[in-house]
Amino acid sequence: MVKRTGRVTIEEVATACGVSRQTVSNAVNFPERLAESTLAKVRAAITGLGYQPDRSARTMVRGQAGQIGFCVRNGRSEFMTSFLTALCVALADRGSHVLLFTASREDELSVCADLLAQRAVDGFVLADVVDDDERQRWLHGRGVPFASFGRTWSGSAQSGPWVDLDGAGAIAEVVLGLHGLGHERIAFLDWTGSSGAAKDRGRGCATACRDLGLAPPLVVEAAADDPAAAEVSLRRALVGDSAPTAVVGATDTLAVGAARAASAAGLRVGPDLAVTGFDDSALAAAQQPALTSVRQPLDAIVAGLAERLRDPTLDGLLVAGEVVPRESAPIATAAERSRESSGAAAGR
Amino acid sequence: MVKRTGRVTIEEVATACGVSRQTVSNAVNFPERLAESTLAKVRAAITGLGYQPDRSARTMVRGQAGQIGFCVRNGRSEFMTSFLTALCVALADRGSHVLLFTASREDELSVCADLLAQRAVDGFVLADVVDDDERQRWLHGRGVPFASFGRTWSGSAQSGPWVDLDGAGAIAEVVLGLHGLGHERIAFLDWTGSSGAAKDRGRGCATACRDLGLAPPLVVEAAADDPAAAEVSLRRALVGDSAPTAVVGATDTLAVGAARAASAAGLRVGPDLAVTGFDDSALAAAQQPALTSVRQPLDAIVAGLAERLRDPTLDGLLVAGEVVPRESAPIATAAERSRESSGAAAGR
DNA sequence: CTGAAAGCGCTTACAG
DNA sequence: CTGAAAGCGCTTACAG
Repeated sequence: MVKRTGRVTIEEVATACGVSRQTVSNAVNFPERLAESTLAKVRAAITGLGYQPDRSARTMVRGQAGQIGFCVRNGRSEFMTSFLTALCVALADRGSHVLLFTASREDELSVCADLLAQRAVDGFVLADVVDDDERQRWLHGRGVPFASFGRTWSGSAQSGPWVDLDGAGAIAEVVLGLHGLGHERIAFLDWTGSSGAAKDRGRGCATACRDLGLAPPLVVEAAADDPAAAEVSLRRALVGDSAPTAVVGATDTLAVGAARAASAAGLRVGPDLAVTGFDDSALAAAQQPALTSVRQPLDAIVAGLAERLRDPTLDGLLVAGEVVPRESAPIATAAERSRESSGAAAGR
Repeated sequence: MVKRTGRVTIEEVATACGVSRQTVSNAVNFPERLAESTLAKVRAAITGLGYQPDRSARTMVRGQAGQIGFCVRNGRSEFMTSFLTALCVALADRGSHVLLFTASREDELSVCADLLAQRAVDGFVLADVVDDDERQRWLHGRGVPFASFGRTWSGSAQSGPWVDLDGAGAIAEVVLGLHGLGHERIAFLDWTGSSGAAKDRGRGCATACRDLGLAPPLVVEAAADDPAAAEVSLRRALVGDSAPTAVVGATDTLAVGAARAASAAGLRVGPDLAVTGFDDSALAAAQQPALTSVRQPLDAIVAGLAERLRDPTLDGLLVAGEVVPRESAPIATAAERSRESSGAAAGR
């Protein structure tokens, strides 16, 4: 006769406060349907017993798992932890949780299909989007809710809603800041085989230089996204009268290499050669001098993703990056510049 | 009359191959109960229709969610991504998934309780264990399955099963390696307010020095776990005839500071002053010269956690760290040492 | 070895 | 505003 489990069911709540289970259900899901006195009575019983609806029972009848799948993959991205944390928060607002799974790039889609077949998730957040992404096509074709973090490049059409950082825009901000510091000869440091996102940053650099009336950036390409490779490639570019005075790295890793090349050439990073990176990694912050970088505004990104999971008809969202000025290039942020210019205007 | 959803139910499979739903259920859960011919027939229908049991329906009737909760929290630990990936793999073996959630340290327990009340998870993997951890006590008291990654220190009793890295053992390995390189004056670099885990590493250093007949390590304490703080504190320790020739850092961050102090003192990191860190972070690898560090063997850790989730009576598990030798202290690994000594034995 | 019955805990129409 | 009925998809005893 003793209950085997400590779980409190809707039935028990109903008995406890002398109403039917349906009324308890209404108290939870449609409180406005109940008379105030009834509602108060039921709610007292609910909190008193610590009742919470069983998720699986709800899922069964509603056909919604209240869970969004996300695939993690090895790799030392410190960014991912913060991203996942932010994603949990953004989804919690709509009562959803993150179901984590892992799979190789090739197997990911079939794991997604399994999760869907088992009704373990309602949809997915996709990261590491590639050109002509088969996950996007597959999910889109079946009407499965999903939102991608990242764009596809090279003109291939993108299925479904997406959110991405405006890399070009952020780098344009950086270049603007460098120009404000007096820099006129700017190099963009990329690497062979870099992603579409890195190329986008390069375009932002070129555009900004043009808009500011500067010469086009000197594009230096390292053999790999690696400090050593970047150092080697940049060293050659640092000699001569027309050598750049500022190096915009496509990644923090490349920027570290740039800083080393500067030191090797007897240049002080910051005063003699400005260096900036991208991603605001711990690496950038721990460098000496610390590297100016660009941070992804996670909250805006995950909020956009959560929104698009709800409404797949929403357009792609480009989120502005946050420039984080440090000693390697103490540029003024957009906020500081506008403050100064308004101050100047007030002084007139 | 058209089905609203693409889901395939057990009923449809049963109809398709002319058996009852119970037989299909048996084919999935107790194949040995079926005649071979029946089994083959049902299986063909299952794969043909792409049937997979609905997880929520299973959860309802079995009372098991097949999900383990894990709380992520902001912080730039690059380690976490790999840990989560490995955890997914380890739990997948027993058909479980990782349900991710986030909460502040104070709220975490109440979120755990909610998840349990909703039967969204069967148990938890706990990280960031603190002394006298209330999560452990609470879960243990209710008989909820959980496994902790990390030990409690300062003598407070630990509830439930745990897995942890043997930090003392790993540092002892490091010291042994340094001794093999000829180092006799060793410093241990810690920081004020460091965790029990860091102190454990310090104990490992002291023990190893004693066992090798060396003088006790010089313990240097930085004001924070920060390269700048470490550099300041160590700089003073680097002067004089009896200055250490090797610095064992309690963390990679501290080791970075040690390397800077060495450079500032005109010492070459590696040849003049050996430096080692802990965690094998990207920071350590990207340093120049690259820093010797200790890696946590994730697969062994998560396997131990998964095992303990199943069987809470298992003892705590101490996992050996993996020493990763790099230029900052090119020590021999345990494997290399045993190879050499056996080679020497063979040559006798 | 196979099948009809009961029930897991909830919600969604539908009567009163 | 409230309650009795049906059903979500599955599995677990229990007969045949």
